[in-house]
Amino acid sequence: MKPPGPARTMPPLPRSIAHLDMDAFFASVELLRYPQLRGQAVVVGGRRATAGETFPRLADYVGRGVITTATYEARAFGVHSGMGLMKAAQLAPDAILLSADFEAYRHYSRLFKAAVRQIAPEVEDRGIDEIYIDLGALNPDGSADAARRIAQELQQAVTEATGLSCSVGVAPNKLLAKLCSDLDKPAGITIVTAADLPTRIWPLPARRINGIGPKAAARLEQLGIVSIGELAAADPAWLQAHFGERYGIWLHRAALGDDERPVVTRSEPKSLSRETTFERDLHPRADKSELSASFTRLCEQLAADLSRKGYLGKTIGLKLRFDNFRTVTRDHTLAQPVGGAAQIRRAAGECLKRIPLERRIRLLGVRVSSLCRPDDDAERPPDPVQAELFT
DNA sequence: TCTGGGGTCCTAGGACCC
DNA sequence: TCTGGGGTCCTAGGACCC
Repeated sequence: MKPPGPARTMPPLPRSIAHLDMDAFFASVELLRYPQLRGQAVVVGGRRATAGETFPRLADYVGRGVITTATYEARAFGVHSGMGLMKAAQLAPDAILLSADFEAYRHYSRLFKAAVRQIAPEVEDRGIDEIYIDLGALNPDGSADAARRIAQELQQAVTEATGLSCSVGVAPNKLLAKLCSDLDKPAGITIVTAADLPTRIWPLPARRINGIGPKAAARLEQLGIVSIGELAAADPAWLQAHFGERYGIWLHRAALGDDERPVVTRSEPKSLSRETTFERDLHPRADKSELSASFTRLCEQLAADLSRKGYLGKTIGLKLRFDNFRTVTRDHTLAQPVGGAAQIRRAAGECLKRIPLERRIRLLGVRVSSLCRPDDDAERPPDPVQAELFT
């Protein structure tokens, strides 16, 4: 029996969680390199182009790329990330188009995260340009004044380290922190407490909640729910009937600003993958050699990724997207984990045999999951009893 | 002229075992 | 002959996020 202690009887302390989001990150890194473009509509996207004398205009782009990031000046034309570049060119033909340089973005990503960790070490990585930070130790009583001071300190540290601006939201949990880091962009600080929910959060569209995407938002709207407040007022059982047991209850709790997820400071990847969209749709037979070369290259890249990160994988997956945008996947689980390009290629080839190829192919991808570290138990001799049975 | 590339998580059905 | 239920692993697809 454990002795009864204060931890068992006291209510949990309110948490203080920050979400820090870099402002128009990729585009802002490009502006560090090309300060003469400051104030202009600039979009980042597409494949590496040949460097020319002048900056290419969006109107001159030909291809299948999408916008990765747009400056706020470009967004004023109605373009946004994820939009096809050809479509964006209609809205903002004179915008400058720069191809993405992930090497540079990763460099600035490391810089800003290191700067934050100097101040607050409990950091959860959420991709290249955003993080959650547990301010618990720095702000034990969750005071709004202290939160604002820490947020200012974080912003200043990030700017000193990178020359870039970021926006910060501070709230009692990750869901609300994420929501409010977006409320005053760029370079904003937004502090939200549970008491602010009705006035500051409930009027917002439900779509702003991280986890409500285009499909769920459209379905909610069909059902007469647009704002977060309307979602909070909905009957949980009714939501479950329309969205499923788990997602229905999650929707309701999210609208009430209820989120207990911890800040996760370390995690292991579950899968690694490589994929490519061809510049033109390839015919399974007529373009066989081109397809085959791409396939091999993807497997080699993936094997290199695995080796660099120190993983093997037991399940190999193949992904195809046809010219009509239909996507199919096939998985193949091996008896032993593998990491070599030829082994991956062989297993993915088995997957490919199970897909009827009746249309041109737009995209080809290879994935490795069920990851383990090579020294886990791969090299260990088989269990003697088992070995005896099979010899 | 639509729609990138890298991920995570969830669901649902079937196989197989106890 | 059929009936029961739980647990795990595998597979395929889809929503969502950065």
